[in-house]
Amino acid sequence: MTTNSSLTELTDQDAGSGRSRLLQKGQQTKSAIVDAALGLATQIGIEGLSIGAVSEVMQMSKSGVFAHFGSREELQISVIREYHHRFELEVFYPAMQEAKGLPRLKALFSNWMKRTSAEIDSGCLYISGAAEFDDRPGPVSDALASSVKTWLSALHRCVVQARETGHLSELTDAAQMSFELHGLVLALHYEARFLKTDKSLDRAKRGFEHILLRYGASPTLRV
Amino acid sequence: MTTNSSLTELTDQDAGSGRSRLLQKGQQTKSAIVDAALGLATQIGIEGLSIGAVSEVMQMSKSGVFAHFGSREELQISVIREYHHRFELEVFYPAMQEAKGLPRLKALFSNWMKRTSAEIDSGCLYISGAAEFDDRPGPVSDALASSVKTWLSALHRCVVQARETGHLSELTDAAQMSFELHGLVLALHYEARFLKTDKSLDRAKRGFEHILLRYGASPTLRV
DNA sequence: TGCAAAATAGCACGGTCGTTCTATTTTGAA
DNA sequence: TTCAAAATAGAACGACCGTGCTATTTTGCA
Repeated sequence: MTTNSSLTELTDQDAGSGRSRLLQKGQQTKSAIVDAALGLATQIGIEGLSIGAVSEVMQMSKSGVFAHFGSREELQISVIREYHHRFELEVFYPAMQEAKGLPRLKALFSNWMKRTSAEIDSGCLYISGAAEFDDRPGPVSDALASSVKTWLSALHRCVVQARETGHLSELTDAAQMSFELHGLVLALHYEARFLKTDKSLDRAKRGFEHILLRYGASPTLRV
Repeated sequence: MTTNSSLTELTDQDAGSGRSRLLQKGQQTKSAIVDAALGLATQIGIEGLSIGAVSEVMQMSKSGVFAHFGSREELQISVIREYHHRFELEVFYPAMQEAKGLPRLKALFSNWMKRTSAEIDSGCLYISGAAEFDDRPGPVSDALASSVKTWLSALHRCVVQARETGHLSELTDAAQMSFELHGLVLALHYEARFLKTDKSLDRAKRGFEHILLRYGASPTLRV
């Protein structure tokens, strides 16, 4: 399904007999299509994604692209899944290497910001998608909301842990703090990407420091 | 150009002879079209605005609608101007009635939040538009960015005044504080509107209190 | 190498889009 | 009431859309 699934599945496919194993070529080009589509979607939006445009980038026929997904909606959902996957890879997993509590929270936020600011010229699907789909219920909107909620609850969990480890005040309202952190990233994305305001990244960083202070991050732990 | 332009133009047109004065009917339906288009745009986005859809709502022919604007782009820009106008009317002007400094800042933010949460089922063009146009330069994007910047600098000015009146610490970084306030509203919009998270409005309000404390709003002034 | 299955291409369909052109209707001052 | 100008309608255009159908090509095991 995702970019590197062909690789992983190639390693344990030889035991399979007959036709049951994956047909590399198909999965391979499907991954390439999703890859190209993701690139397009971050520029023109998920709703703006058209099979024609993707097929042009891929130098394939429209029907060739279409056959891999069966519908435009399925292509959109595949793109969202791929984005989710990359987001985990770049933001979530690396932060899990850090110690529970404040170090992990700081890594999480730092990676998140890094991705958001790196996306100054590549767009964040979670943000643009929310604006596109907040009034259009359906499978695509569901897939997107589900991905976002997964991420936000991971963030929430991390805040709770930071409170439990004593890195944050025991009075910390984790949902409130997560809300405020979310706001910083949204403002970073908005001002840096749309308004081209410089120094936005610094403002987000300083905002993070302010929030840490508010929720009682012990200064000795702050590095 | 905007809803009430007919009013203003009526005041200084009488010197003109013959046909130079405006023909009410035309301006009237044009206003109605912009009104309907704004309603559509807040649901399906500025990019999603189509002349066909607008004409259907208006029970007019496509060409009838088209003739008023000459292009879809001009219709989109008219919609943005109208939104700007209403935003001023509901958020900016009422707050100007309050005393300079903290009272005005609080009114400004409160009206802003009110509009954002009232827009839980009507959409904020400044937010959805930013996501739609952050990668598509052009006249529409320019019009939108210009409106947003006008509003954000009004907010910034208000923060500066609150510092100058001594309602906020003299160390207050107005741009930083504005950034953080902007983030709260963006998070409110995102979580309330897309994720349907309840209590978002409360979180935004508490976030505002936190920011006020940080920037040294004197407790005695806080009402 | 052969051969079925998978992958891809080509074409056509109905639909919507923005826009243009040409009537027709409506408006409102003279 | 008249009549030019303004407002609106109607039909048509080329372009793109998603999708279905039918070849054709490519793949990869037997």
